Amino acid sequence: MSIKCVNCPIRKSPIFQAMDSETLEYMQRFKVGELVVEPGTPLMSEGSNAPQLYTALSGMGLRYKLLEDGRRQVISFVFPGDFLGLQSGVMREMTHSVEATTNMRLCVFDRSELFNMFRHMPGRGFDLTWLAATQERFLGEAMTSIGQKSATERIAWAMSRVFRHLQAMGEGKGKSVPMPYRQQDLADALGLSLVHTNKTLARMREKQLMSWSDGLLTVSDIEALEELGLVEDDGVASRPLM
Amino acid sequence: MSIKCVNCPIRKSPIFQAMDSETLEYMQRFKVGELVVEPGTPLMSEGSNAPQLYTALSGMGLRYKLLEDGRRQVISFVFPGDFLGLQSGVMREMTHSVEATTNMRLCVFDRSELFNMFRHMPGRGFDLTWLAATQERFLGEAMTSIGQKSATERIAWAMSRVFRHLQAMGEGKGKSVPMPYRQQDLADALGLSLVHTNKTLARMREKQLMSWSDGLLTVSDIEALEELGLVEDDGVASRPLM
DNA sequence: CTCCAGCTATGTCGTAGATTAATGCGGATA
DNA sequence: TATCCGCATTAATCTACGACATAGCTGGAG
Repeated sequence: MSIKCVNCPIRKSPIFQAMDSETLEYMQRFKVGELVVEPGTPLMSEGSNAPQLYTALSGMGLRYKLLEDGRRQVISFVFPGDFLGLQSGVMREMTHSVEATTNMRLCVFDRSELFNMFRHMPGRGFDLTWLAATQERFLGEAMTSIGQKSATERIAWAMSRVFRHLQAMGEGKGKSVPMPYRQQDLADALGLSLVHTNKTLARMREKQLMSWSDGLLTVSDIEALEELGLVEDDGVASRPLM
Repeated sequence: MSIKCVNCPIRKSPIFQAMDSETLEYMQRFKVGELVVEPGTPLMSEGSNAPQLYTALSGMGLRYKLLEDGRRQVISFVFPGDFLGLQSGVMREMTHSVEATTNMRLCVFDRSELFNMFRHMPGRGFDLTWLAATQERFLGEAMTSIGQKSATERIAWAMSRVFRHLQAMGEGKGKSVPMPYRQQDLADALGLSLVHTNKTLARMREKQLMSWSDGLLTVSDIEALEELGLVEDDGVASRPLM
């Protein structure tokens, strides 16, 4: 294995820190290999039941849903330490597609093996529920942003969430974190048009709220940005279970 | 008990039909009583960790999130057969609030007792994950509707989902199902203004696409409505586990 | 019976954001 | 070198939707 499990980025993720650490030990046993993919590679697609599950080791991607006519809703960004394919294990099919947007390295698991373990071991299985509930929590927050907030608020919300997460994951240096997406991706994540996203970004850059170019997101005053984005304080996601 | 568990509406729900039926038997043991509430009664609130969990026996309600300034995002409608409080069992706190909008009768469970069971029994615990994943699936769909669809499409989407679900639950008669909400509730669910929702509803009513008044939703051609709402065919939600 | 509160309904107007289109620019290809 | 391609940028125009205002309906409180 090219990465020692001890250094797996998953261990830095707030999501997994809240899980029983034994679960990670168990998961290791079901690792069947690693996978390296290029930007644009589809990892899973909506409606399919992929036999492989992944954790993201490095690089980034997108989860999204498509409408027949091509409109796209980006559900969330995929960062190192994320778990991919929960739904193809629990439901029969993926409810969204996943695609790499940079070079990615992934840790590969066999779906049925891994889920068999989760299904039959009480303590482990509960961590799966935690994962799903965490996703659910995020989606509710995103839905509220898209449904109720202005363009500026939405962008501030998204940027500060990304910034905080990647900082916590140790991905950034100083006041910058990597954010290797196109403006179109952000637009599709927030339910805005590309042009309007661009203009709003420009305005926010002028006002020194943040800057994002060349895949690098720089935020000087994260708290101001969070306030602008009406970000709720996150008392839950990183806290251990009951 | 005023309702026999055998007749619990939960048994009609597609969500629970996909669960291991043994789980329902187990849940019965943890029922601690029933609760009747009036419209407007808050059942759980965002950030709290309610000690009681519920299943809805009759009546309807709302899940929602509030922004500080009062804007409200309705996350989903609550119908008979729904399970309330999953998050306060899995995460430490509810990530949204729940409120009754009609008279409701609820089946009450003790949170820690019930979750203890789920945590320690492998097969049962997996059904919890199924529940959370189902919610996640729905939220992704809602997010896509709010983020990408027009007002008419959103309303068609919401109405056809409600209609199909309540039909399947046996709540309707003929081409009508109960939908006892205010237009404001629908507006907040879809990220639209009340006024625009009202006008769009009027236009759709004129075009005979559907009618909704006095808490009764009537749809003559559900398939046409679904097509208008770009509803994806639901191959997943009602299917049994692997 | 009136009063009031909550809801639906509709018209007018304003605007945030969508659409279209044109320009520029670095990177790849050859 | 030239050509192409994907993406960011910017400006001009349009429109779906929001904001505001008014009126009508219904049911409950006094």
